[in-house]
Amino acid sequence: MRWDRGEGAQVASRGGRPRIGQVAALAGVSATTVSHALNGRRPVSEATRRRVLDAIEQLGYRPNVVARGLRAGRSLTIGLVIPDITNPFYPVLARGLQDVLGPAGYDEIVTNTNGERDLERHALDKMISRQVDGIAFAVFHTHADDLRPVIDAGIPVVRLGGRQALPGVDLVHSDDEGSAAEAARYLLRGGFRRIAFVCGPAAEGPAAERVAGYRAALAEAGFAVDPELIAHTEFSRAGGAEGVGRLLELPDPPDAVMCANDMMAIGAVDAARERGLRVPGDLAVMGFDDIEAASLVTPQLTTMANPAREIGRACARLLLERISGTVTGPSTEVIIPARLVRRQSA
Amino acid sequence: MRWDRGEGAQVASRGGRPRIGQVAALAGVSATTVSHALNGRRPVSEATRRRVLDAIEQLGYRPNVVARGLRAGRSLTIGLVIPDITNPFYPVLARGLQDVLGPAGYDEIVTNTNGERDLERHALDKMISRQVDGIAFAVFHTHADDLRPVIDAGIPVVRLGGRQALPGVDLVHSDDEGSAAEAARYLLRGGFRRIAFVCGPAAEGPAAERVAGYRAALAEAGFAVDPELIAHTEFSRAGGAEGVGRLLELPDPPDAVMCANDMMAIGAVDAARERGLRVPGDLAVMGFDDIEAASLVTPQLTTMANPAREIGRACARLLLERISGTVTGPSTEVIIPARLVRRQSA
DNA sequence: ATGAAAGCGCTAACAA
DNA sequence: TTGTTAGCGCTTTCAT
Repeated sequence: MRWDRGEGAQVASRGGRPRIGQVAALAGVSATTVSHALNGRRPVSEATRRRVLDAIEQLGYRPNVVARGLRAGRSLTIGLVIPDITNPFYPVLARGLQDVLGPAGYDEIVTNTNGERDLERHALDKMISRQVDGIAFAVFHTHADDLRPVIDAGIPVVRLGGRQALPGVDLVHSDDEGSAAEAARYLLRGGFRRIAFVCGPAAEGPAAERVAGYRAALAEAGFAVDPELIAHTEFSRAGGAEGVGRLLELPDPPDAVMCANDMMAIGAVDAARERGLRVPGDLAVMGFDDIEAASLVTPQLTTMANPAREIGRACARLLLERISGTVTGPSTEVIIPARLVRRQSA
Repeated sequence: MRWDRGEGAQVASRGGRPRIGQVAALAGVSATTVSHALNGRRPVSEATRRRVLDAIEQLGYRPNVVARGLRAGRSLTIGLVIPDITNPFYPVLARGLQDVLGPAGYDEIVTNTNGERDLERHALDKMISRQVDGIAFAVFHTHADDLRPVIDAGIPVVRLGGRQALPGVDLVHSDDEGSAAEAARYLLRGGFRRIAFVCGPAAEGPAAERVAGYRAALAEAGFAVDPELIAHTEFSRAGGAEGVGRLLELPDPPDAVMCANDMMAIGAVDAARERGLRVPGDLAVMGFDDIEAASLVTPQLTTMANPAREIGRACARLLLERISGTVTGPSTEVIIPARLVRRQSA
């Protein structure tokens, strides 16, 4: 052995970063005391604390969170597994998570899966390897099996979006049904009576919930739902235009139309104007999600804002509770209401 | 000591996660051999390797990256410090980083600073504490001092955006001057002769570069730059409208206008149409950045796409080179060209 | 081709 | 109030 180090091995570590031992040496105390002065798990005399803090300051010491994590069995890290951070919904979600996680001392590591199952599984494995303390998992097409390893590893998981509850996995999602109902009621209050709905190719997933809310609101107001007024089309601007085009051909066309998302609503406006209709005078249009463009097109879109940030926050809160053991019961489901953003199109 | 564990302490760790010792025991080899079978740093007989792999499979073993990192002195993590992931530029940047970092085995941890200096410093401290192997740092108002601790810690840093080179810090940014010149040349080729520029309140930062490129292109084509054709205004839709409004009042108004960003360009279109001008027939409009809305407004914006993803990739490459020591010289500057996105407005 | 043992930097018993 | 010692899970000399 090479004892060319000080007594007790208090020497600069890799990258010249000081370690706790150096601080201890400089302050004339043990590493333990430095540790406790830092995380206050045991009383330290005021005089000592000051000397320790001085030494820390002087050396520019920053505790090694990796070592701490290894020892403590927690990494103060949570994993965020999403399809693609480039999809505008997810950055807001990520920010919501950080709103809550940051102050609690947690950081998040983000992985994109492109919605591919292999990559999802791989991402989950990676999160286990990285000893994350919790996982926020935003995926729709996932088999419960894929989450097995994570659950077995005892890592709390919160699923974002989707509907079916997975055993042992909490769920946070927006209130699609309620929001659609609110949107429909809003149109009803505005005096519109033939309200159509332009939804996706198949009535499944969130879109189905939205249709359900629409039906519920009409029924509740005593209106029958004319099946002709539900148009299936693609989830795109062109799809929206096409769907609304068909609705406007009807013998008794709608005076308002709700779209499953904002892109479709933008297409709906295209179609209406193409036919010389004024929006919302001749045809009111409502979107869903409140994407950035919703306020930029003309007329600006009235829409239900997807509460991404709130979802992120709720997810983070849940995660922290699971991690701390505050909550231990069976899977929870948290439903976040969307917000009506009133603009010129309805 | 409690030797209520197997011989040599091969017992399930926290959360029931198997550790290397368990794999070793099951495969009938030492932990050392498992380690080598896994990262191939030394030959392992085919038979042994198979047994190890089987054991790993059977136990669902996943190496603890935290422990590995502590031992190896590298965390396989890079830190991304940005103002706000909610700003659409950054998610794309983050994705670009991951494009390169992911395959190299790195993950990224993201922090938002809201552009506040205190939070920036705090974020950097955190990154040191977390032992990241590199940092991508996207901030404009930063003193070189703030990066001192990181540099002292021997952590490679790449700055994103900004212009002035900081000692010891590589820089990656878009070619604002070149892009603006390209945009101007494009308009020139289109036959436009009185090309105006709507820029921000003060001519500094990227906006200044863009003005410079605009001037250069005009000069190169043998046109004088009429100072009247440079309008200073706010970086917003309203600002763009206002600036173009002023330009159109001129005795000899422009036939084309370049805007410092897309929001301003959208405002420019507003102003033109308000005055009954056709775009691009009577007034061609160019934007900058290619935000999502650029393709959604009518007419769609011709614009220079901010090469965020490419910037992210270049940054990641640089970081990996610095980490591996492939590159050791002085600070590098990488300039990424923007891409002309031709649409209906010019 | 394989093992034993030391140690990355820290915290938590256990002692004093 | 403080220190000593062991060990988190892994990789890496050094030895065989």
